Amino acid sequence: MDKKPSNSQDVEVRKGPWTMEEDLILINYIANHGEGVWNSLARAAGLKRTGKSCRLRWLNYLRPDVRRGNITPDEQLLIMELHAKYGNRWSKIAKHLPGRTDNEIKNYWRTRIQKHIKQAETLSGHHHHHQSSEINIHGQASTSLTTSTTFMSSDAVESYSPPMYPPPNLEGYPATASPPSLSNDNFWNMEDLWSMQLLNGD
DNA sequence: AATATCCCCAACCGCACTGCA
DNA sequence: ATGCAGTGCGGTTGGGGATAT
Repeated sequence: MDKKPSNSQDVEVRKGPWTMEEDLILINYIANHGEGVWNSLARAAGLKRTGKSCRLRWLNYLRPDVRRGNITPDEQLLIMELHAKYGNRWSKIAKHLPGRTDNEIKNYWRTRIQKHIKQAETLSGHHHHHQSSEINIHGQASTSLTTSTTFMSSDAVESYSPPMYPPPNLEGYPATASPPSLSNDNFWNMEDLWSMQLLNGD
């Protein structure tokens, strides 16, 4: 059925979660060479990843000025206001929130805000005309989100944990960095990775 | 205690756009 | 002019932890 490509140039592109080692390789390469031209960068760095994957990983996670975790109430309010104005223009919204990425804002909106909006709708408005969270994505979104704004700013900041900014951007690895056969013990430890980063001058 | 369900979010996909040869 | 490679964006998903039964 599947003729295996038997291509001498096997590309074997990796997918799925990034490992610590891959992260360090990418960080180190960009530290030495800068970003850009992601496809060739991926090749030059020796990563079995697509350029897109490298770019995404860098922009959303590894970049030094990226902020992750606990959205502050101010940020939440800003997100709601901007979303009311722009709709699902996540990257546009993200430009107003330093350190936040479009992906994180998008996730935040869908998991925390949209859920509450829908919930509130069904609770109060069994027959409401469904303005819902669907914004008309044409230009200004008129007045669709006023209800949600007032709704949220009151007390819906339910389980808000105080902001904990991780000083370095190296943390939060999934612990099992997803080798298919999970052999936790023969994986890299931090010291190996740090020395590896330092050794890799170029 | 075991299992089903929910929920989150990192990373994927397809498509649109841009610039270049 | 047109095809192509690179990039950016938004929607979507799947794996796994958290929570419920």
